[in-house]
Amino acid sequence: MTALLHHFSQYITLSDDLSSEISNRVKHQTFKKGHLLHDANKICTHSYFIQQGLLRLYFLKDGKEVSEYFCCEKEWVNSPRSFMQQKTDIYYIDAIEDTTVFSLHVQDLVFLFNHFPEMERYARLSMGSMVGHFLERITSMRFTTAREKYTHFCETYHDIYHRIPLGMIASYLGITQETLSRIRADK
Amino acid sequence: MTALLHHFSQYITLSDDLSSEISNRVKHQTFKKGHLLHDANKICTHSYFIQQGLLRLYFLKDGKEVSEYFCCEKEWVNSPRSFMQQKTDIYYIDAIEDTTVFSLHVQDLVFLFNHFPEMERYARLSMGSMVGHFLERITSMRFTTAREKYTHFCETYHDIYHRIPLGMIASYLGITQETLSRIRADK
DNA sequence: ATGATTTTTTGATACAGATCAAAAATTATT
DNA sequence: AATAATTTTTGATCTGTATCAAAAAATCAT
Repeated sequence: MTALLHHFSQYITLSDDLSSEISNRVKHQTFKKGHLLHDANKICTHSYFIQQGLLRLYFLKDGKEVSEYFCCEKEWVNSPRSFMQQKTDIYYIDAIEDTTVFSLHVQDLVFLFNHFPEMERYARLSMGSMVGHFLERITSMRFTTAREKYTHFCETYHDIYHRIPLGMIASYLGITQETLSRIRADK
Repeated sequence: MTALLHHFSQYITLSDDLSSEISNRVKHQTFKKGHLLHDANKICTHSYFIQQGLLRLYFLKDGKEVSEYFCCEKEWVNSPRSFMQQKTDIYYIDAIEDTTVFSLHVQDLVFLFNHFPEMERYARLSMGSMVGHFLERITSMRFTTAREKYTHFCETYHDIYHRIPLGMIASYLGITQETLSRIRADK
């Protein structure tokens, strides 16, 4: 719980009232490696704050899994458009490792937004950094070789890239497993 | 002005007070085609809401311009990370057409955030749709041919793609001008 | 532990799109 | 309107990465 409240406090000052409302609404859960936390055919009703572990957002293209991104400790995960707009979307979420999370139901989040304006600010600020990450990613995807993409990936995900299977990284980068394997091989 | 207030009202209910505070703080400006609205060497202090025209966010890679995205009527433009975090970033903003905007200074926006919680909500919601767009773009950039990228671009930017020079579209898509020219040529 | 899956590596070949070069067309400037 | 500058098109060639195939290695399940 400490980790979660500390996360909020990096963006806003947490009143005791808000702290306890968050604590009371959040649920501690553990998922085993390989577990499907969210299915593309459903509407995403929960957001997960990772305490320990590694989760993945992915979708299917031509029957094959394409990893959209990876989330580790101290980050929120959900199916963004599905969670925000309460409609279905293409993304699945699964666990790359055994993972423990604090999960928050969308209705509880709506309650927090409606009663604590600072939560709106928190969401604005944290979404801002999300936008920043996406921008950097889009930039690094164009006019770069497969090797440059991989190098950039390892820099950006320095502390987790070795925890993710090669095939998942390849699809994240938009290259084939074979190519990534060859890149890793030489030098 | 109507267009701007109407834009806000799609996300939040505008009180008369907030409406007039926005109106008083916004400045109407016109820029000629080719004008540089923001320079990468400076900190972005203004956000521009386009009334009429077309603006572009771009950066330089190996001395060549790479278009990051295009913004047209009823959209806000700024250098995202520079504006949000008040630091320098790689992006320039210029005008593809003669363009009229309502410009808002970052300090005025901060004022609005501090005095009107609903503005925080507006920002959260509009950033949410931004995230959605970026996600779709990242998805459509991987494992797609140059032709598929262009087709997707024309669908997404249906009403403006014919107003943007070929070379700018090519760099936006991460393909060369020559390739895009050939794609347009056949069929 | 042992066999079965799954993942990663290695090899051979093919092709989409890059690069280099230059002509044609369009747009801007005097 | 004429000239200059820029943008787009066309052509020829080259290359990085995909694809197809199969072996090797790692991981999982009984």
